[in-house]
Amino acid sequence: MVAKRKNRVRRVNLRTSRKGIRQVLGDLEADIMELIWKDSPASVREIHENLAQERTIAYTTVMTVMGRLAEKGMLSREQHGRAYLYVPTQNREQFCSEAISTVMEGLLGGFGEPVLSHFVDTVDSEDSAKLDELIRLIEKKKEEARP
Amino acid sequence: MVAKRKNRVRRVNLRTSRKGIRQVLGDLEADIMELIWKDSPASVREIHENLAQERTIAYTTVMTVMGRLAEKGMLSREQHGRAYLYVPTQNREQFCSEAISTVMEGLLGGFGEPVLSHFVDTVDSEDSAKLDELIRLIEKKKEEARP
DNA sequence: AAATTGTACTACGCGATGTAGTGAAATACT
DNA sequence: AGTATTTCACTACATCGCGTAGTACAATTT
Repeated sequence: MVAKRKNRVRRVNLRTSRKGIRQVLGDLEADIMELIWKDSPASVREIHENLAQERTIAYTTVMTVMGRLAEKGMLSREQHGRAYLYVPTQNREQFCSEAISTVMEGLLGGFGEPVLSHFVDTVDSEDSAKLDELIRLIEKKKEEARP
Repeated sequence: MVAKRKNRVRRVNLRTSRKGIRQVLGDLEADIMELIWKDSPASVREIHENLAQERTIAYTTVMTVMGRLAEKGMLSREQHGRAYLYVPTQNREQFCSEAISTVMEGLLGGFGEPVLSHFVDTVDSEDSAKLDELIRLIEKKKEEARP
């Protein structure tokens, strides 16, 4: 017989972990993207002033993270006077759409039957009234595709 | 008195640059999950032997990671003789489905019109023939929901 | 010239993950 | 009984991403 082994409790929940774009970005990164999506060309100073209203944060911290976001391709920057002006390379919707597409294609391998089926399942369990709306959207698409 | 163990909250971001379940799991974790999904109850030894065919890896490395997967709730284990037998708590499809649902809800905020619309858009751009299949699936769901 | 502003570079902490060694306990072999 | 093997628990260290910020230095303002 084996000596006692403590039963470790576990629970990883993708669902409860993080919300929104924080699933893909870090907290500060997400804060910065939200701000810059609201007010497009922005300098480090502007973003920092915004963030500093809520909490204490160093100017250089904001600068570092914005630099990283630029490195990662989320922001592009242009010299403007002595400072840089940052612009998001994608708007919020594009960013989210792409993330979702990537995940769906990556996890389920293209938009085959499993994906569709899963999607319908999920919508159904949420609110069956949405099914009609979904059909309406599809019909609309079909109309558009067939002039 | 249960072994108190605070619920680990997954802090890792979705890595959209990676493929498949590697967007959510680490490389070794993913390898192990793939193997165990293929051959359900498995011991550390079995998994290790499998992995060792491809590359050099220590038995204890596999053990550690499998233990972590169990901690995180991806695997459950039962003592079998002197060793443990591990079983996935979700099959691959469930795991992927949940991940996708989480991302969609998180990124687009529930299954409102934006999500549905985005989904239809994406499917459309892939292959418009899928739209009919989608409608078929929805109709089927509606049938099932009608007692 | 001195102060301010902005950037680049460097660094540290922390958690997740990959990696593996050690020591103990159960089991098998001689 | 004595030794080897199997398996686990625990510990440790490296790396990476992200939050955090300090320092050095250049450009600009005062």
